[in-house]
Amino acid sequence: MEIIENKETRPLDFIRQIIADDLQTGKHQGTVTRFPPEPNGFLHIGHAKSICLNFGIAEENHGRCNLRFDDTNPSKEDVAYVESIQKDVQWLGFDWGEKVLYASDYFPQLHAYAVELIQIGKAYVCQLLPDEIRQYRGTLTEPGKESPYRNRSVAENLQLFEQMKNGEFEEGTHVLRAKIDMASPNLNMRDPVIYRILKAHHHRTGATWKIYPMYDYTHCLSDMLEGITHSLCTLEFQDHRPLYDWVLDTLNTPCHPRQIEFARLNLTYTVMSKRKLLKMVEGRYVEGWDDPRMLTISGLRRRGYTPASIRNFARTIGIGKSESRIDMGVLENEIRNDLNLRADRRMCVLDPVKVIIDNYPEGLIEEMVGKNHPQDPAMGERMLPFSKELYIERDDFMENPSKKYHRLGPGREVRLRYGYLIQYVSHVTDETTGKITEIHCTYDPETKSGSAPDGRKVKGTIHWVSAEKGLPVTVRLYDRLFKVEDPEADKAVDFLEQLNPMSRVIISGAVAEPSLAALQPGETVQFERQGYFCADPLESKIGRPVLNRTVTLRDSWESKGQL
RNA sequence: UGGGGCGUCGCCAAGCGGUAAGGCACCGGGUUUUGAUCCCGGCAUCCGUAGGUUCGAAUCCUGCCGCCCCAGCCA
Repeated sequence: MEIIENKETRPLDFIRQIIADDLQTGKHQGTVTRFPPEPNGFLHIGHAKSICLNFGIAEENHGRCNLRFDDTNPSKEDVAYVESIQKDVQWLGFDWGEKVLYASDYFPQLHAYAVELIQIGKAYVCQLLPDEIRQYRGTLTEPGKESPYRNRSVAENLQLFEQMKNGEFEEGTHVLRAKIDMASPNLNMRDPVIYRILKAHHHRTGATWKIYPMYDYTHCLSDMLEGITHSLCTLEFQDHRPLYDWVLDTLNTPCHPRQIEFARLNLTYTVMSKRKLLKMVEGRYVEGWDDPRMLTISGLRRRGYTPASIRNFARTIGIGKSESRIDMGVLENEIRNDLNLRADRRMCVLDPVKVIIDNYPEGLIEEMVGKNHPQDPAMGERMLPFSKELYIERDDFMENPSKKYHRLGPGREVRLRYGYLIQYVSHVTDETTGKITEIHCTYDPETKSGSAPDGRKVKGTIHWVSAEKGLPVTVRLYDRLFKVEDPEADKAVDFLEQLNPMSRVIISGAVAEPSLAALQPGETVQFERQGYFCADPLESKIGRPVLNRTVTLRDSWESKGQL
């Protein structure tokens, strides 16, 4: 039986709409898109949006999406980045086919096209200094002035360009410019530089080239050479589209991809620019590009986000042209949805306080059975050792609880999850610190595994760990990196001053149920009543887990201010 | 005050001349040995604003207002 693809009935975004139209009218037989990162930094959640768009379109139309490194500026780029980028795209679950592509693969062709531009009188070598070029460009409201080098002969331009290529000139002394219109209201069209001299070592072509093509010139031609049908980029390139089109039209190329722009992703409680992320890394405000608080793909991976959650997130937020700032809660919601289905349940006490069950036999250890998932029996069960001395969460006991609080307190009875019902007897407080050191209870032997034969109702169920059999674990509670929704809103305040000092709280006294000893690095579990925690892929070891909190559980008690 | 864009519920986002989808958030209620999950219900007489065209407009036209982007030999 043929499996019919479950096409969602949700409306197409404006880009997919354009593509559907192009396919329908026969303008294109299929789609070819591309994801073109510059290898000068790590990919972040904003890139993931673009990746999901471009590769998603390829999947939906049985088309192709190229991974192409836009490596035209050797002074900023590095192989380390090309490796991390490939890993991240792959991890997200996308496939770029045969091989990775590089703009630098096209340097010879790009050069030949530049020569052609010179030959048809559409490009010239300019010897204005960088500063002079800026002055000649004019301003937003005044037209620019033509360069004195603008009307050199074709022969002279060819000669000079060849000399640039041969490394005969110093950086900054000569550039190749497109001859368009110095009076254009679009500054990008005022004879843009298309080649500059750069004597840096290129990560792939080494010292072969002394001149490198600029983005605007490179991108459209690379798209064309790959037969890209739809070239998707962010809004700030809208003003560059006329230049994209000019190059392809002027060179009369065999195909002409359509550039379409969409709004980049912004999220609340974080910053997205590579520059700012780099500043946090270099200033040691975070541990590195893959710090679990970073919204980089590698940071999210370490935090415990799954590829599915990120792809669902991209689908949920959609594609549009209006600048937006998505609520971080939307991302968090996606990872909860995903992990809720697949994470095993476990118990871990983060801030332990000792409970002594006075009437429980000394030395007895009982094995209780816990479900790995409350709704999915197929996920199995595990054993939980129960003993006279236990730890419970300090939060789960109150000396003077309100009526709405249904955990442990004087006179209260609560259920220990998968354990017994226990009844409060007394508690001991340290005189000097004022902290509660132990709570005495009695248990009802008739209530093993948590239900009372007499049918009496117990409102609260709390988690616990055997004091004797518990496993000490290191837990890091991660929270949003910034304390304000938009760290960049106030121009007078440096975004670094808005960092959330509580974005990482390291807990060393936590105790988990013994099954946590088997946790594999990278594996994620739910600590019941608390949240999802991922064994750090780098620092966690079998038997000695280090857990990163991915996200808390939704909590309608805390969030309602515990009325 | 040059050019290019954008303005639909708190946050996203459908809508493409026929009388406001969906998600998140929020608010009720139910189930529940996670105050989780799940389930049910509520949530824009109104689409930046003022006019105009039309039997009829968020959708077409005009003016106005607000916000974003552009003066790298960065991408």
